[in-house]
Order: sequence, then structure tokens, then C-alpha cells
Amino acid sequence: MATISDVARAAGVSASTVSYVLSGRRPISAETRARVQAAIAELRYHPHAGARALASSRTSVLALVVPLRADVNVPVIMQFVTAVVTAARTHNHDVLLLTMDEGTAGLERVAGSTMVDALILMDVERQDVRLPALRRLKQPSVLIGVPDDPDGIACIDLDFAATARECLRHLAGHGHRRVALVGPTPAVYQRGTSYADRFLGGFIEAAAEFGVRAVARSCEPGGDGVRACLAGIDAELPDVTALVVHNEEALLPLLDELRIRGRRVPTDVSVVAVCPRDVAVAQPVRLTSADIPAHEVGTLAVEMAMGLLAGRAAPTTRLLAPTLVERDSCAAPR
Amino acid sequence: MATISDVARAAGVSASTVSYVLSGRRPISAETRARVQAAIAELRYHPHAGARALASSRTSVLALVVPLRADVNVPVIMQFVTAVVTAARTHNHDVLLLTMDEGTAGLERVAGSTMVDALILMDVERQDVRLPALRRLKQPSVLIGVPDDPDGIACIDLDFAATARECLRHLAGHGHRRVALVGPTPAVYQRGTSYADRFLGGFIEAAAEFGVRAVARSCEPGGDGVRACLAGIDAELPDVTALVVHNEEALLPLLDELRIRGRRVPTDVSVVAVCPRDVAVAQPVRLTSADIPAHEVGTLAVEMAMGLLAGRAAPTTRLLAPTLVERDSCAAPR
DNA sequence: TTGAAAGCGCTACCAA
DNA sequence: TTGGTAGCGCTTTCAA
Repeated sequence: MATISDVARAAGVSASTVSYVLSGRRPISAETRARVQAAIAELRYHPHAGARALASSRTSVLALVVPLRADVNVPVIMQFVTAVVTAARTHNHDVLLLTMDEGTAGLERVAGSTMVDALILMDVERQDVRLPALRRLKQPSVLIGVPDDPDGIACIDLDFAATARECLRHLAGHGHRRVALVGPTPAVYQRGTSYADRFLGGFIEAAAEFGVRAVARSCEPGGDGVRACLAGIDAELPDVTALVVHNEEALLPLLDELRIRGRRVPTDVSVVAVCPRDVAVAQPVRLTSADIPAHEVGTLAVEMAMGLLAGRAAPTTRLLAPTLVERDSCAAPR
Repeated sequence: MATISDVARAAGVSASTVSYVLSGRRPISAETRARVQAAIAELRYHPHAGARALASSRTSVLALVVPLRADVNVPVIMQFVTAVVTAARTHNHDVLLLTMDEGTAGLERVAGSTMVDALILMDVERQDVRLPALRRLKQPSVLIGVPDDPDGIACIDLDFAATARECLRHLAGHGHRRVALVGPTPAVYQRGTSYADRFLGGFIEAAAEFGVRAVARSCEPGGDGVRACLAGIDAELPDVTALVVHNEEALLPLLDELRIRGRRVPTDVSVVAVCPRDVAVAQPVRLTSADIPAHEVGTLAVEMAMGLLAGRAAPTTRLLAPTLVERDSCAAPR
């Protein structure tokens, strides 16, 4: 493999000049730059990442910690991952993929050994045990999600409380007065997942605000889970006229179950989903939905990491305003 | 951050001794080892990855190239990814995630800059344009999939031809003589995806072998795609008594469509799926299926990469024998 | 069983 | 506008 000295020799300049051509950190005459670039191309030169990291304390790598538990929605996770990798590349960074299996130790390992410049973490819990470790690292981190105490750490997410409010506002506007929330699987609540709690909190509050009677239930996956959830709702608040579904896995079985029971959407029951756009339109009925902007969130997470690295930004929390798109699943109650 | 010299000083030994304690590449007295390890723990020392890579030409990182096109089955991809990351960690390696967007340039970038020790690639095409580049790299690569000319490159995959044969053997054993293959989406065939072609080839051949009349059709996603596919099958070979489904996305809409048409599984029509175990059992009817052993393939891909790095293995192709598990979707034709 | 020291390839400071 | 060079923190040979 060619080294920087090989390039320097071929171009008739010094190694430092080659380095500066590459980094753009000091002015280089057009002529010199051209000669150097020709040599680089000629020799198919690629700077050695390790040497660069050693000399500059910069790796051009971001760590991305993804949840790989059974109860997460894989396609949505992948949307985040894709967005992060793509955005990272536009900033000339690569992505090191960590699963949460290793927990805090994994973070300390990659950060301690200077493998990455910054960390991005998904699936944040309200009292996330990783937070103290993150605060100790010399690298900045960005959370996708918002813990109870985000102090000193950057956070980005959809404003789930506002999203819940938006769903209820929409339904209340149609005249609904009895609404149920079909929430994520119980495990998601049990471990205090940030977004689930924030959505639930916003839902309860907005119900009071709009004068809507509301129930909320978690929902296990599959047809059985959906039936149990509906039964629970019915026991607590009979004759709901609308459902807010914050559970992608439940969507299809739920619509199925409603059809089997002869309850038509939106004639007999209105449905608002909280999910990525593409899953909302892929359902048997095109669902009115509040978008989960995975791509935007992933991109912004990378942008925030870059801001922190450049010293341009402080670690703050950023919540994206909800977008509710009307489709074919909401109508006035009969 | 503590350096190796800090550790050496704290333990009262030389830097090289610390290095050897870490690598185990030369005998160290128990007593010295203990002192060094205590110092390492005390100072929370982590070797600098870049420095290590520079000195040793080893990064302890694997590149994983994943397809992120619209027409891939995301949950299956994630199974491979999870398996690769987990296996990599058991070998003390991390995983750098690349998407195929960058194509050959991305491979040359991470390999050329010595960011990784080896590469693992998914979604291989028969005439994969990346092969020449891979052969030029100094790092070994492992393909998940088998191109037409795998010469000089390690490959690992399910034996899809044998899998197709196994499905037909099972159906022929039940007495079926008219069988259809519901294949992947047309785009998968169009780009010459290795596994799709190998399955199709095996299917045609085995049909002849077992005296079964067979049709094969690609199948677009969604209910409409499934109906079009079934129509095509019916036009070419009416009254098939069994379906082999090599398309996870189509599975649910297909079973739905059959139910709507009043064709019961397995009474009226038998179904064999080719998919991961968990999706086979998650369907409305527990499907007899040939397993796609994503976890095993991912793990073996890492193992092969390690073998190549250690010089213990040559780049060869390894095909896993199929496993067909009988469940509730196959019976004799009426 | 251990130590000393020469690089690995690059960046960035100091000079010119 | 450019060059020289001292490290960055580690591995590994050579010596003892």
C-alpha cells in the first residue's frame, strides 16, 4: 500500500504538503494541489485510518448502538440505521455497529479505545443505566429518545406527547368522545421506554384537555394479543368510537380483527396510527397517521453529533413537531 | 486517557511487558501478570485502537456490507446482521456497517485505508460487479451467497438448489403432481440474485426428477401482486395442488387470498414456505417450511473470515444442507 | 522471563 | 506557499 511519503515523492513535495492537500487546513497553490492529487490517484493512495487516528485523535467513525431485543419493530429500527449510516457518510464518517448486549461495557470499550468520535444510542429508557457511563466518556453522545434527566447529553426524538395530543385533537375534531389507545407491548412500558411513556402521558393529558374519555392499554403481538387488548378496553370503557394505535405490530391483526367483528373502518370505528408513513399506506385501509420520522431523526442525530464534535453545539434536547396525515381511516362517530 | 506507559510505570515493568500480557504472545510470570492486570484495572486502561492498528496492521474490525434496497426483506437482513455482530464479538472483533450505496468505492475505501481486517458481503449477485475489486483487496472477504465464479473468494449460504429439491421431494411424497413456485419479486431475478436463481434452478430440476409438473412465477408484494401471481400460475398450469413459497412478504397476503377464495390449507392446497423458522410459525397456519438459517450463516461467515485471517482456511464455498420442518400446511391432494 | 528501542503512517507545530 | 520533524501509542525484534 502506498503511504503519504510515496505520494509526496511522486508529486515532488513534502509529506506535510500532501497532508494539507488532503485536509485543506492550509492554502496550497493550485499547481501543487493538482500534482499531489494526480499522485494520489496514480498510486491509489488511501490514508491509513489508524495512523490518522493516532496522530489526530479523530477516527471519522461513529458508534451506533441498536436494540436487538425481541420486542422491537425491526423495520423501524432499520429505517433509523439506514438514515444514520447515510447521513454519517455525507459527513465523511463511517458507522460502527454495536448491539446493546454488551451494555455499558461496550460503550466504554469502543470509547476508551478511541475507536469512535461520538456515539448515537437508540431505545433509550427513562432511567437509562448507560447515562452515567456516557457522561464519563470523552466522546459526546446523542440519544434517540429522551431520558428523565438528559442533562449534559444531546437528545433527539419525535415529540411523542405532542403527537398524542395531535391524534386526540384530530379525533375530537371529528366528534369522538370515547377513545382508546392501543399501546406498545407491556415489556416496552415495563422497562420504562422513553417514547412509550411520553406518548401515554400526552394522551392522558390531551384527553382531559379535549373533554374526551380515554383508556390506554398495552398490547401483546399477534391476534391473541389484539383480542385481549380490545377486551380490556371494552371492560374499562365500552363503546369507544376511535382507536389510536401506537404499535406497528398490532396494526394488521387489529384491522383483521375489526373486519372479522364486522366493524368497518372508518364507518364504525376510526383509527389513527402512529407509525412510519410507508406502513400506514401499506395497510388494507390507508390509515390516517402521525408519522414516525425515522429518517429525519436519524439524520438529525448525526448532525447533532457533528455539531458537538465541531464545538458548534451544546448538548440539548430537540423534539420534532408531529405531522398528522389524513387518509381513509377517520370519520365522525355514528 | 491512560497509555501503555502509564500502565507499565504503575506496574513497575516495561511497556513491552504490558503489551505481552495483553496479547499473550510470550510467557509472563504469574506475579508480573497479576501486577500488570491490577494496573490495567486501576487505570481503566484501554489500548488505543489506532495505535494498535498502526503497529500491528490489525484492526479487529470486520466490514459488513448490507443491502438496503426496497425489495429486500428487512427482518431477515437483520437476523444476518445480528448474527454477524454477535459472532464478531465472540472473536473480539467489531463491525463496521456499510450500505451498498457506495458500491465498489466503499469497499476500496475501508479496505484501502485499513479500517477493517476482512469484509462480509450480503445480497450477492451471480455476476457481482464487486468481485474484481474484492479480489484486488489485501483483506479477505466472505460472501453470503454464491456468485457464478467464486474463484478466490470464500462463500457461505444455504444450499438453495438442494432446498428446492427437498420441498418438492416432500410434496411429491405426499402425492402432489402439480406444483407451483411463488418466487421472489421480479427485481430480485432481474438483477441475478444468486439465491433466487439457485432455488429456481433446483426447483425445475427436482420437478423433472420427481415427475412433478411445475410452474414458477415471481411475485410482487401485496395482495395485488399475489393475485397476479396466482392468475399467472393458473393460466400456465391449472389446478395446482401445492405451492412452494420463496417470498416472505407474499406469505401473509397469499394465505389471506387463499382463505378468501375458500381454499383451505392444507385440505385444498398444500403450502411449503422457505423462510426463517419464526416467520413460518407466526402465520395463521403453522407452515411446513424449509428453514433459512440466518443465524447459522451469519455466524459461519464470521468464522470463515477468522479462518482466512488466521491462515487456517482457504477461500472455499460452503453450502448448508436444508432442513425441512413439517408443520400444519401439507397434506395429500384430494 | 524481561527490557530497550525502532518503527508503523500520519498530523500539526515550528520555521522559512 | 511550502518543508522539516516531533510525536501520537502501540507491537515486535533484538538483546540480555
